[in-house]
Amino acid sequence: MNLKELSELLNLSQTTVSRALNGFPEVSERTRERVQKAAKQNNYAPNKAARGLATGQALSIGHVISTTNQNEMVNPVFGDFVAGVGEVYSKHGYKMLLSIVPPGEDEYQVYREFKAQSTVDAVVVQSPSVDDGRIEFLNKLGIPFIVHGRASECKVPYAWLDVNNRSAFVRATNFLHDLGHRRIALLNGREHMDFAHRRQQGYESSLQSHGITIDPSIMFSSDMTESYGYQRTTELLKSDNPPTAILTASIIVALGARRAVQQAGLTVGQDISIVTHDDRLSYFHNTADVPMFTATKSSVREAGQRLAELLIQMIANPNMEPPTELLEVELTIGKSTGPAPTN
Amino acid sequence: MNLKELSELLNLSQTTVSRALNGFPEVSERTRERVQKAAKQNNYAPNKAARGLATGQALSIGHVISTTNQNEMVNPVFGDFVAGVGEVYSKHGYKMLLSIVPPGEDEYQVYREFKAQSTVDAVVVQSPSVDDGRIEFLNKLGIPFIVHGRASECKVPYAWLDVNNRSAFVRATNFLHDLGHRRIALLNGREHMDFAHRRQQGYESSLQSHGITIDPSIMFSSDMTESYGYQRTTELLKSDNPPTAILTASIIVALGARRAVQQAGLTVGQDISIVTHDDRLSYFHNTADVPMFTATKSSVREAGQRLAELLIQMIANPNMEPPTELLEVELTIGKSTGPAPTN
DNA sequence: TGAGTTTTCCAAAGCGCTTTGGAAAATATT
DNA sequence: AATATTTTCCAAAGCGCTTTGGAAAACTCA
Repeated sequence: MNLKELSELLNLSQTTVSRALNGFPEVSERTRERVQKAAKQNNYAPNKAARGLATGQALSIGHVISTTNQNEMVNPVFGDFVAGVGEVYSKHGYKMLLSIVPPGEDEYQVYREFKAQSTVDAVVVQSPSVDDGRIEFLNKLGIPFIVHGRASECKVPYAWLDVNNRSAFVRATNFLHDLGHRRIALLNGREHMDFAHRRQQGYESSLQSHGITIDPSIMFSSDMTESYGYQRTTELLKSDNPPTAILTASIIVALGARRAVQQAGLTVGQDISIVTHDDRLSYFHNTADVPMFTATKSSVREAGQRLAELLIQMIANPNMEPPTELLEVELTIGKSTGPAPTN
Repeated sequence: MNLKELSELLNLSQTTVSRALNGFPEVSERTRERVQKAAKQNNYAPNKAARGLATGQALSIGHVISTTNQNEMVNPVFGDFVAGVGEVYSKHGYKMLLSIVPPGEDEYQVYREFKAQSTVDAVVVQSPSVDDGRIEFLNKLGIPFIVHGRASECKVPYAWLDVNNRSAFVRATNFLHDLGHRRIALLNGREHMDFAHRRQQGYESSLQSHGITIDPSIMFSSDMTESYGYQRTTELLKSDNPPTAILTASIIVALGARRAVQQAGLTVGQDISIVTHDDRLSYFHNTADVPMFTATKSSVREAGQRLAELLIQMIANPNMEPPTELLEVELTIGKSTGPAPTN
């Protein structure tokens, strides 16, 4: 069923039917209802390509995921983020267009194609690095975009939504300091990732404000896997001057750290405290009455929802200033922390 | 830059330019090269909506994710599966269209819209349940589709690609039996999920063939979270007749089980053996020289690649029989299993 | 050289929608 | 009752591409 057929069925012109369905005021309520009813009955919806061609809109938003680094791209946060974003898209009639860039191929070429083909109305930039080149590139290319996170070294204005990673790790480190911990290890994400960079800043700034010397030998950065948490923690525990607390960048790393602690015959929350950042992934609950881990919490899913709303505003209003939004985390006390052991 | 402008630039008709770019034989090599070069230089690519309208193809493939059950939908496997699928799509010029269905909304309505709007050329059905209604629905609707997994109770032919979950769990259970284990617990996924159903069949069939009575009190099914693994295992260990081995449906559950074992002061691979299914998620390596877990392995990413190739064949060849493909798993021995304790 | 064949190219229609500019019908105003 | 205004509707153009049906140009063969 297409517009022509529907309008013939109703004995109306295509114009009137189109206007009735798109909410134009020039059509009477009576005919509008008649048209809407018929459209529903016949399962009519305007052909997406035709409508896009006529309006110049793609009604799609692009997400480009580069798989060059096998671990970072398919990160565990991805699913929840996408779920949040996608919910909002669908409420506004947008489709999400996911483009996976196979290893060895050029991510920028995908954006160029988006532009040339008008495949998307806007783009979401995920997992920015400290000096992410995509921001400048997209600005030049002229595709509206919003960044999930920020790029510290990028000085031009651009739209972003980020968690306050710095203050999160300041608070986490302060919290451990208040419990008497003076030797606190950091298991961070990859250091060129902007979020990891800011978390490290927060960690260092807290230590410095308490007069504690920063010790690079207990600071690590890597892909956030379980075995990373396990191995680094095992090494730390065996070292001459082991930490009394560990700060990790994700629940998955924290699980590995906890395993190492337990395997060493120590108790988490007593011998060793662990604080982690928690993205509230749907398959890693950390929400018992007293949660498993003390954590800086921030729902990546809600971040996705909010980000999508900002982006849709940007599309509707192309001349607005690039919006920015900084989400604060919640520090929740769980079972994984306690006073520093005195010995 | 559009086709008209490009053709004027080249002093050719739009037809010739279009044909040159689309590889038609009626155009000389010399003009073809000239056209291709100019297209590249001017970053020309055919407008997606216009091309779609003219050809009747959407050049997109739909993935519909319902978030009604918060945990299942955003499952940890999703990211890797999508990465595999997406790599292949992009090689063939297809885009992946992801539609998230918010809680409370109707997944079928999304498919109806896909059909009415011609948004996609085909659809991928993920996480089928035992009696999944989407298969019949899509068949009636007339959208080409392929299922990742199967629906045991569905008797009509349809295209699918699945892991041999049954034989995987037969082999895993046999393996434990060979090690002397007679009391083997099962921590399965949700039972209405087809993969869980088949795994349970495999588990039961192996036990029966060895004359072991099936004991429902040590068989569980749930969303595959870490805390599920932890809690059920803790309960099992405290019970009157604890198992000597545990079979889990995912690495994440296995991590929880291991935590419970360790917390009970027992050693995995000695006091308690664990075998898990391993989807080879990119952020959960289980691939040391001697892997952490004994596991039935099957890369969900490769499954995605293969599935995408089958689907693209189906689109190119609408009258072909629905292809089906069953992938066998690899059983790799890790550190988490050993002979049943004798006491 | 002239007819037949192949190569190379083009004008124009059509995909299904939105939207402009304007006409006809209904209602309001004098 | 005659005119002005609003409401309701429509014909047709245009979005950028593919593709049909054919024409012109170049080449082959007798």
